[in-house]
Parts: sequence; structure tokens; C-alpha cells
Amino acid sequence: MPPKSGYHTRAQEEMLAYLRSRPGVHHTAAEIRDHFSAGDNPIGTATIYRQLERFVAEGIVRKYVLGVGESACYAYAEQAEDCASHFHCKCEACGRLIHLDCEDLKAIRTHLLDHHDFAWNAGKTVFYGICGDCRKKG
Amino acid sequence: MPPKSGYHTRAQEEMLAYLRSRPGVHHTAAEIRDHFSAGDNPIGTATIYRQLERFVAEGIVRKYVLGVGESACYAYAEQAEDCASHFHCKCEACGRLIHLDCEDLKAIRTHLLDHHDFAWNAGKTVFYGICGDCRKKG
DNA sequence: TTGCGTGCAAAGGTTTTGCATGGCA
DNA sequence: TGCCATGCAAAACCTTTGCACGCAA
Repeated sequence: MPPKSGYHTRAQEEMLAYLRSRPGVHHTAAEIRDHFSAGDNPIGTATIYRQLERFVAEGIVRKYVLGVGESACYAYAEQAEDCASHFHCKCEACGRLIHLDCEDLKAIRTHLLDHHDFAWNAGKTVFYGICGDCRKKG
Repeated sequence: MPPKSGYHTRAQEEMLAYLRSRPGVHHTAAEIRDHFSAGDNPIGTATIYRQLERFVAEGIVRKYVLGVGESACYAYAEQAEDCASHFHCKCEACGRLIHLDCEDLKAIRTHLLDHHDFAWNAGKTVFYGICGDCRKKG
């Protein structure tokens, strides 16, 4: 899925190929920049951010804000993932980001819309809490 | 509910009194600083952050992360609010933060715990989406 | 040729930290 | 007195922006 408008450039193509090769995997802007800095064809930080912003605007990539001061995370959004049954949970203890596929949770969207007039964007929402592993450890 | 450890100081007392007088209202660190800068007894930025950090650690105040680059929000956490029936929705269009009291949504916590082994912290989670007003406007 | 994309550097904003001073117990 | 809290300034951090140059169409 190439961008819908604007020029087709090398930086854009390589970033998209990289993200697409790791669907569902979260990358920070710095990680993406470092990935390309390591090899040939480094890409400037500003370009990283500008392309990511474009990808997000076009719905190709999702952006997740996990905390103040922390970097935002970006992940390639597959068509299959794009349905409302994909959720994210972040463990406040170990920091792990957990992916959840759950049909039941889709009911939340209906409830929020019908009862609270709010069109929920599940893809951007992160559920905070404590994962099972961390609870066992105390 | 005074802090459990450390000294009892003027800055601490005034900040807590201010937050407590507005339960459930969200303030950024800058807003709190400006509030005290306006009157007598201004409080330094570093102290604002250090006290807020302490309040959050002690559970007196809740911290909300709404976006990268945006300031974090802090709100006094009443006992009554502390139950799981208080939720937050942020409109991605107008930026408004909507408070929601909904018994039905509490079922999410049970579901996440029983089916996904995840102890959800509803107080910290923000639901992103589009509010009714903004949808009407297109 | 036209104008968008890129890179560098600098700015922007929020939050944290170092260090000397002041206040609480 | 001993130790913590405070304030100022500077640093740290992520992200955005200005500007000149380069590349796509």
C-alpha cells in the first residue's frame, strides 16, 4: 500500500518496507533511525518523523503514546489487524506491551457509542495494568 | 490524608489543599505552577514536579498521560472515585477529556482478569476516540 | 521546471537533575 | 544539629521547525 499522495522517495520506500516486514512490532522513532544509521543509506531524524506522521495520517501505521518522556511507538497496521478486535495492554510493572485479540472486548465500542455517544478508537487506546507474571512475583 | 513520610512543608500543604479542593479536576504541572505564581508564595517548577511525584507514589493523586509532547495531567483521587467505575475518554478531534461514570464498563476489568490474566488499572487508562459533538460537525 | 522531500541544525516544550541554600523536626 | 525540601539554572529528552539543497515527476 503505497502512500496516496506526494512523491515516491527512497527514504519513504525503505521505511515502509522495514515496518511492513515486521507487522505488529512496535518501533520508536529512534529505533527506526538507528536501524538505518547502522546500514548504508541512513535517514535523517526529521525525515523519520515526517514520514511516520504521513504513514499515521494515511492509516498505514499506528502510533502509540505510552508515557510522558517516553518515545512514541509506531507499528505497521495490517489489514487483518485493522478490525476492532486488536487491543493493547501495557504492564505498569515490567513495561511489557501485550497484544490481545479478543472478540468480546469489541462490545466496548458498541457500548461507548450507544450509551456515551463516544466513537472509540480501539487502535490507539492502551489499557494500563499489571500482567499475570508480575502479579505472581508480587 | 497527609503524606506518609518526609517533612511537612508549606509547598506540600498548599499544593495538596489546592488539588483536594478540586477533586477530579485535571491540572497540568504548568497550571499548578502558574496558579501559585499568580498569588503570593510561588512554588518552583522542580518542587511542583517533585511533590506531584510523591503524591502519585502515595496514591493521593492520579497521573494521566494524554499524548507525546503534551503535559501530563494530575488529579486528586477521591476515595469515592477510586472505585473502578470512573473512566476517561479523550476526543482526538477537540482534545476534550470526558469523565465517564459507568457501572457496565466495570465488567471490562473482570473480563481482562479472568480471560487475559491482566489486572486492569482503569484509573490510568484513557479511551481515545471522537466525541458526539465532533462527529456531528463532521 | 516546479515543488515536494531531505538533511542539518536549531528551536520548542516538558520533565529531570545538580548543587547550594533554607526549613522542619 | 541532621536531614530533607526548595529554588535556580542547566541538562536531558523527544519532537518539531526553518532553511537551503536535491530529487521526483
